[in-house]
Amino acid sequence: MDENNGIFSGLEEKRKQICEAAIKTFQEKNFSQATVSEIAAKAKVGKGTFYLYFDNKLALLDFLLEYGTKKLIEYVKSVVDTNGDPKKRLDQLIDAQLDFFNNYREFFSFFVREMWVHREGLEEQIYKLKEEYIVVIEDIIEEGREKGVFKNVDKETISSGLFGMISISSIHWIIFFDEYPRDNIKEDIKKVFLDGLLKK
Amino acid sequence: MDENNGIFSGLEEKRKQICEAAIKTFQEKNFSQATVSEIAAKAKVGKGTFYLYFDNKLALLDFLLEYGTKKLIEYVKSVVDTNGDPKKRLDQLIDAQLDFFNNYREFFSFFVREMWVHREGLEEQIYKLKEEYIVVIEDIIEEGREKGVFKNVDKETISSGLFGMISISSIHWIIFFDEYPRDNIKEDIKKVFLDGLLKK
Amino acid sequence: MDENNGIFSGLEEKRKQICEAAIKTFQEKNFSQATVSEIAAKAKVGKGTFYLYFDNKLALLDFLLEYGTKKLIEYVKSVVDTNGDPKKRLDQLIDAQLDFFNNYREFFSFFVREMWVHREGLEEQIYKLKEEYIVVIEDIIEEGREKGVFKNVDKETISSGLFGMISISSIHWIIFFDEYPRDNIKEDIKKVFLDGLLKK
Amino acid sequence: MDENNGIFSGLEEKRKQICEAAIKTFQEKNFSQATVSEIAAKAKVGKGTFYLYFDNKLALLDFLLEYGTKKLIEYVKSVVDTNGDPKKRLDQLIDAQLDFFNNYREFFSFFVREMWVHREGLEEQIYKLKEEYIVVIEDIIEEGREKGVFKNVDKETISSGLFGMISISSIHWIIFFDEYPRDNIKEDIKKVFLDGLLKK
DNA sequence: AATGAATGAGGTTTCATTCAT
DNA sequence: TATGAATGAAACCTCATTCAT
Repeated sequence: MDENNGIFSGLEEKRKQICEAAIKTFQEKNFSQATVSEIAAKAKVGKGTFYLYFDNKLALLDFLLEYGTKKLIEYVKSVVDTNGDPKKRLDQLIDAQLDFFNNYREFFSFFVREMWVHREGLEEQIYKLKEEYIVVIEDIIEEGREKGVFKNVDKETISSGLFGMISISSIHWIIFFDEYPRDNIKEDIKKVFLDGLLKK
Repeated sequence: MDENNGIFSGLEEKRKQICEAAIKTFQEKNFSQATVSEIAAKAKVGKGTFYLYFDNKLALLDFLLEYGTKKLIEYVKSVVDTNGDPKKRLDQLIDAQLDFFNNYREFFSFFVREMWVHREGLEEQIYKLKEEYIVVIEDIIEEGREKGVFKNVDKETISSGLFGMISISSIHWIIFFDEYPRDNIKEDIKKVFLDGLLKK
Repeated sequence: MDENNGIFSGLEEKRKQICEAAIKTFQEKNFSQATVSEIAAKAKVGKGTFYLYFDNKLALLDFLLEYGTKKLIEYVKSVVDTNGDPKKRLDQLIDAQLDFFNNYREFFSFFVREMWVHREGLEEQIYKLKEEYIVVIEDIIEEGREKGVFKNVDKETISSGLFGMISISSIHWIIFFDEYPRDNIKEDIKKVFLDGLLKK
Repeated sequence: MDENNGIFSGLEEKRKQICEAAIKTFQEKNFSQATVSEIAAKAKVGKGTFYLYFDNKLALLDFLLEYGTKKLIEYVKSVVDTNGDPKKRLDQLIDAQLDFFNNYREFFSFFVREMWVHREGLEEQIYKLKEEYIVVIEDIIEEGREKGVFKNVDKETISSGLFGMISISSIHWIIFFDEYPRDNIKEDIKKVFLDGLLKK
């Protein structure tokens, strides 16, 4: 995983600057409290330039959430061994999600915080996350269950539960300790979740 | 648990109306998008009355989040058998949290969604949740670990992880299926989390 | 005709202030160049108050043009003797329109100037003027023609032509001479138009 | 009169494109609502090119109104027989103005609509129309009066009145019927106005 | 105690204009 | 000569908050 360049490195220069400035701004304020002026100033572009790259403020949020989902999925899929057995694949997925969060900590912090917030005219992001990412987890759970490796649990509950477990404990560390002991988190989550999921 | 009356039933009449109207409004809009006018109208009180009960709009949010944390703790503490062994207590806590969410679904949906959002001048709620509720989980985890019943895991990671697991899977059901199979969720979470946490 | 009170005297106090301030502003700038801030300031009300009384800036224009049309028609109808012969009625109508313009010179100046301007999302005013006022002229012309008093001319051409003749010559005097010799204008227009229209 | 080529055919290619695009744009929006971007796009030139040909947006309007006035005068003067008697000359002038309007209907529609609109820093066009065109009418009226052919009417009132009569009835036909029965309009206006102006 | 008309600070957004290419 | 990406001033409009009733 490319740890040195930001998550936005593939974008056009100005769009990248705006996205990075946005994430930086969202470190201190939430989306609603952040102003376009502030983001533009932090990005060192004119306010008008913001509107060349995004239709409006909400479109920025839409883009960021969709972009984050896409990047997360891309990364997780690139790491998870499609031929592996379910247990191994889930193990890899947990690693991948935690690594992703670790590499783009600021982005991810914004991502988890704003992902769940109700928003008129922007219902889509959370559906995308589910349809595109959580479904990846669901498929592994399902397969493991069918193969008799995993316990007989509901895939909806357990997949979203795993996502919540990883996300909230990660954000917990970042908020309360301003540090992120990724390897320890990995180990603990696997010890509890993965072990608990396996049929004995 | 009092399932028939709303979570705000202990409050003065007008304050209760305002809080209920607020939660109803937050069903469709997030906190920032909801206006004081709309909340007051839904509560069938004048806009001025709103300001008799709350210093300002942010104070309403502060109150709601703090109130929710307090109620959750109250309820969980009332249910969890202080003399029970850690496994039984954690079992009861999971039940309690899911029951609480079930009884005040609309409130809780708002609670989890807005809990994590960064807010200038209102940094406190998430700390309160941690200091007052997550610490309850941590204490049980810690005790179980010390007694050799639970695996040797970090209490920060696993407590916040459990909170995340319960919250996000609950919200997942509400968002995607508009239903809430509490008993199934309970069972699955215990099957995986509780079982996984136990030392074999 | 009530010459002492403004054309807006029937309206609620604040709405009246805003309309009067608007017309005053339109003395110097056209509608597009005038700002809501300026109008509100001139009306000695807050900018927000403007939006309590009008949905938006365009709604003010809509209201003013419709209001002007309504008042003009009201006045003209109150003056024109419904039982009179066509010649007398047209004579009275010319008087009435010129008197109306004289009494509300500032308003009318705005009215004629902005009436014809193309405007996205506000196609209606000119249609209203035609359907409600010009039709009054058309009816008189038609009747006179049928009775053999007036020449055989197209009512569309001649009615709108009379409206244009009165309006543009009135505006001409106001713009170029800053005075308004109503009685002379009356006399000349009747000498030419009314006399020309009569069958010899 | 050159009916096949547009009114702007004498201009440099790009300036012509811009002017034609502007008039086309003014078919749907007024001057203030039309944007330089839109005009440039319709003219198939870059926005920068617009500013090579016009100092700014207002200069375009200034140019168009002045150009229109000039063309109208040129045409009318070329048609009106300088040696003719006042009645014949006025007859020819009415023909000429209506022909001009007919040939450049889109342009003229814009011209009449925007001519009267108040504009900060652009008071001039209407003065030019008066000084250069309406004065032509005034001179004929004056001469006819002196020669005892026309009634004794004020030239200001009657000249601007004729201009208004022709313009507003023309625009009336275009707006309400989307057609333009020039010859009928001619006949009717002469029947009423010209006949009414003649001393009996 | 209760109200809602009034306010204006401050946000989003537009668009005429510039300038490096 | 021609362009259009970039700009930021300035406009419209919202909404939390006040205060006279």
